[in-house]
Amino acid sequence: MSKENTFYITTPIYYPSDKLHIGHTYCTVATDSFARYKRLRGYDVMFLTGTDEHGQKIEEKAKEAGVTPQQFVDKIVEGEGGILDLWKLMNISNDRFIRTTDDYHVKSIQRIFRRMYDAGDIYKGKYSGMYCTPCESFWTESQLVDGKCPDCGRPVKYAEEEAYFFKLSKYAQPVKELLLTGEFLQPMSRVNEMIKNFIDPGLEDLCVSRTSFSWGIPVDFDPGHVVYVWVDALSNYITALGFDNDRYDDFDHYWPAVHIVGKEIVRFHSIIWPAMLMSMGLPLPKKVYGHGWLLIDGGKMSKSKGNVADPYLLAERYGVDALRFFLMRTFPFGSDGNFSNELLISCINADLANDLGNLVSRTGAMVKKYFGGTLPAEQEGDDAMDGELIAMASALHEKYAAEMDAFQPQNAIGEVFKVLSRANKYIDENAPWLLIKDETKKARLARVLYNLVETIRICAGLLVPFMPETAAEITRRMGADAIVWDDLCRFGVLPADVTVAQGDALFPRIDMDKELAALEEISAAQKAAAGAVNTEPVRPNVKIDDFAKCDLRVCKILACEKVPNSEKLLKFTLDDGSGKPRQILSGMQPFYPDPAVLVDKKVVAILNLPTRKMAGLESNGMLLSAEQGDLVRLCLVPDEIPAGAIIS
RNA sequence: GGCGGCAUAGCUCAGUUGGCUAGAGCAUUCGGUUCAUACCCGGAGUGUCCCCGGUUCAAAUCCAGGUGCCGCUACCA
Repeated sequence: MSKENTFYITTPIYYPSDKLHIGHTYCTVATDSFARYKRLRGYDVMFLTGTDEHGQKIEEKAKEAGVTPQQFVDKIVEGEGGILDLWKLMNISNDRFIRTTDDYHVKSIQRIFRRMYDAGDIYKGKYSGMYCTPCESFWTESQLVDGKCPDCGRPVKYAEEEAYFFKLSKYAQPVKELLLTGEFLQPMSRVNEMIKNFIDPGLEDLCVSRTSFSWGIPVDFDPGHVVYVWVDALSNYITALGFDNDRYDDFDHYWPAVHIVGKEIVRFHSIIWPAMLMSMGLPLPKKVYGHGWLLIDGGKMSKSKGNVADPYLLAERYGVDALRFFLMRTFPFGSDGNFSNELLISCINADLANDLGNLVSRTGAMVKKYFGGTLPAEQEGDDAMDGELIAMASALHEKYAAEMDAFQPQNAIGEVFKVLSRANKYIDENAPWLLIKDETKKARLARVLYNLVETIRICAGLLVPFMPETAAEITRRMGADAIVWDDLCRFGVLPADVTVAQGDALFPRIDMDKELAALEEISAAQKAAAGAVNTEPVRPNVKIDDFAKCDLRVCKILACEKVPNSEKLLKFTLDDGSGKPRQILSGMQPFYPDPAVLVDKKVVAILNLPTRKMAGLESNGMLLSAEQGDLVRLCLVPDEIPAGAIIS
């Protein structure tokens, strides 16, 4: 097949540190829909998704769980209810699935790293930053204030730490030009964001190795250094095609790709990734599309809010196709959208049950009732009555394709529903229930029904990228045997004496109030269960001596106020029993909007931690708090215990 | 705090390069219909286009300032 006819599309590779939520599902379903659309158009499609399994966070999580990092990610990726299961459930049609722990990927990364090294774009250097010892922080020249630490204002000194760097700065100009083409990164609003935020302030060379943890791909010529996770992760898009490895061999065939990514990682895909490719002398991606997020209650998704936004639950309750359709129909692809149960149910009822499902149902019922299921071949057209419907159905594929090619699935679906809506109106205009009463109008009635069947066939076929199963079922009921693009471009493909099948309601109507109440109940039950059962396994034993090293004491809060210029920190002035006030900073601001209520309360603090600078202020210790999801509270001590009491 | 994005009907959102009385769907309400999943069709209503200035014959749209929300980022040991 010729290169012009290939289409390579990717999702991000997901980070398996937690279960995936509806947001990940959204991205993958969208990519799947584009892949299915391109296949429908006859393209030779390669659709890749996968998992990004290295990094410090996973190393830590695995340690907490008392398993190896590999065991930890294996469970989340391949285990029951894991990522592979989710994509299977959601009917995702990916051609490949890459895991960055796959052997071939690991080897490729080492070669890729060496390539850039050999090209002179990766060099061994040092964190040649200015170091503030009390703050334990490196600062760049531009971050310094009057040559001093921007945090504490104290002098900094030159310090260094060995690391590998990628010459990102070298590619600042070409990357900027790439962004300014307007084609590479979409939607356009992201372009300005990237340039203003990252390129114009000056791109600095990127530190691409780490020595502080080991769960990653070692730099083969310098063990001890681990390849920066983003170099590792971004490269998946080419290693999965066999670049620098023997596992696959279709890099030349499929590359370059269209990358569908969330807006939070646009920066990596539109700046760092092109620069890496430039360094390797490889063609750049065709496009990076940064989609928006699904928000809940106007805010970012989080575990405590998101129980009911669990894709497993929603797919099971409403059906995979309904959920897929809802995601693609409701939210404008480039910007954020507000997810809610109400919106989901309303979409299923209005679009799927009332408009589409009911249209299929009433059409099938009429063909059955009036003609026993098979239309007679003698039919009578009526240009005045039929013209508009036929014109709309015939032209639909063009409008639809334009929207899909512009990555606007919600508009493509909108076009389909305009036609479905027109079909419902068409029934009303022609009133088949009146035609049947007149023997001389049988041929006319047959044509009316035929026009409906044809319209439904076309609409259903165009919905196949979003609802693969349902679209196929409707197509079957309408007497067509396959969904073929060319047939979707033409009205009148089916034989006049088509046989139409009936079936169960495709999308039963949902009682909104009852359903919302039911979801509420499930949500409450899940929260209760989550509260009762902590799923985190108990960590490996420590010695009693280890615990005894911690100096924990009761402290009375003398004063508590917000730290200026900080979104999270509260400054606590404490009586630790010593007679001298102790200052501790803690990120409690989001959980205690009114710090005054904490005054006079008694809390637990660990005192023998090294002094740490935060937001320019000293913090001498740490306050103990309990957290469950988004709920965080300080550990309070009964009032009769005096300040200074030892916790043991 | 730094940078960026967003703000339009009760809800979810369209509004291209500034240009007719600002739109769609849902929800609400009135009417019609009976083939159909209490469905479908038609009509109706609602807006300080976040606030305040400015540019212009003309601003939802452009500019300055403000407010609110969101994200990235810097400190939640």
